Amino acid sequence: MSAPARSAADTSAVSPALSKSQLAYEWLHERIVSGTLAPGARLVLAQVATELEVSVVPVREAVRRLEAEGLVTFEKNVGATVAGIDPVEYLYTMQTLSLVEGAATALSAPAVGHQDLAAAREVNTRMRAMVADFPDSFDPVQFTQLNHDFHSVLFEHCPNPHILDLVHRGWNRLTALRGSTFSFVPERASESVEEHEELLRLIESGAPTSEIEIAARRHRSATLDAYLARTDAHPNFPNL
Amino acid sequence: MSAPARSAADTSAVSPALSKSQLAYEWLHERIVSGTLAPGARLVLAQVATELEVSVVPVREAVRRLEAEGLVTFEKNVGATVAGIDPVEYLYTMQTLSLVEGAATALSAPAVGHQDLAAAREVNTRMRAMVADFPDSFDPVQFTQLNHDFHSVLFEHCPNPHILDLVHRGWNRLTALRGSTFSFVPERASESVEEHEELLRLIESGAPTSEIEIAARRHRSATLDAYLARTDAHPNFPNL
DNA sequence: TATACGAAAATCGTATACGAAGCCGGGGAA
DNA sequence: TTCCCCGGCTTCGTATACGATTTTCGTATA
Repeated sequence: MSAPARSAADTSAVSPALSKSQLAYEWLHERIVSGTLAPGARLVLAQVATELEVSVVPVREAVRRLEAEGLVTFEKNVGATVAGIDPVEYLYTMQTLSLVEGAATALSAPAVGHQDLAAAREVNTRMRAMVADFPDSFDPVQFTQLNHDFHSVLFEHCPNPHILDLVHRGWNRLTALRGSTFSFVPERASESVEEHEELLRLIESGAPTSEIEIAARRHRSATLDAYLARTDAHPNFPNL
Repeated sequence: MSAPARSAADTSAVSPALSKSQLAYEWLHERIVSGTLAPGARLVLAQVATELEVSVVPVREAVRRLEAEGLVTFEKNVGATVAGIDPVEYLYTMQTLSLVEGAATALSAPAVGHQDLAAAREVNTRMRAMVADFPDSFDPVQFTQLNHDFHSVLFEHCPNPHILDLVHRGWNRLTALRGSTFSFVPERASESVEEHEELLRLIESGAPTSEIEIAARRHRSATLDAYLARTDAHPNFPNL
């Protein structure tokens, strides 16, 4: 348990702490979520292994982890590909996120302080500015990024790590298939900004947990509904 | 996709369909959930590999999957052990399950038919019988099993596979650390049976989704609260 | 007796190697 | 021309091997 002072410049002492499989996981994860690896891109184990200068075994392990998170699909004897945009999958993911994010936001609320609220307001102001000159300089990807920043502040204090992890997974999944909702339904952006204000008011005023949960859930459900209304892909999908 | 009639005794034709890693996963999963491998039991990769007559690589992969589900813990350069009963973990798991099971039950409700309800009632009757001669022939493990059967009927029709999967994981986790709640708080059993009746009434009468969700969630939350009240481990854990 | 040290054993992490299963393209027959 | 079959190529799945790390246990010393 001793903590021998690790010299600050000693990078070679840091890397062995990370297993190669972990390295491969983070490398791939970052590239998928950031969009460097587009949905549908083929992941050849040997290829990735060569690029990372490791063997295929750790890569394989990393890919399986990503598969468990829904970021890649892995078919036996065929190979792995970055998970694509399946409308039904999108729908399931949004609904699940609506559920867990609502809960995380509610559980997080008591721990959200003034600084957090201020930070969130600041972000929302930027979002409002983007909406203002819609559709000229409206960039769905950047808007989605801000949206993520905003909600992060509100759910990150969730004391239940399981729920928080589920929220992260949901966001990752949506971010990976970017051009998520605000690409499909840009009109939703302006409504979203207003609902953010409402959400902030609720949290600031110390509203009951249940109310915050409902508001946060509705906020996301509404986005999903807007998507469903536009695509009319699954007109009567049961929602919460 | 053709389904050539596989002769019942031809085991050699079945195994090639299952990858060894899948085999190892199922083997371990079954043993953990069924309690054959008790919490805290050490899982030595080479040992398991020998027993299953495969190499360590597939076993390793299986163990990592189980780790992702929370059924085993896997420490770098140390090894894997069957996940044990950490009170805090129990608490997190119960809360998460309360959330996802509530949603799954609500989403499932419209698809629950007369036969399902009858089956659930039958199970609950057996549970009531066990409670009747409490504490004489009351077996927490068996009661938990019936409890699982009961709820299965009510959430298995959930149309969202993500949520359903989360429910399964939660149950597996609780089942693995058996002697779950009803061992700690056996008094809760009788209340539970009554709440089951209430839940059945709601579903049968076609109550709104939101009501069913709240009822199902409360049902589990109440169990958690009873546990917390008895153990006073975390008196003011924020709950939903 | 208790503690500190060190070597041996156990176990993991990864590399390499090879067999197996799917995909692709050429050649022959209808 | 079109279809089908077969051979080679690609990629995965698993076995085996070996270095790295941790744990354990015996031994010496205060």
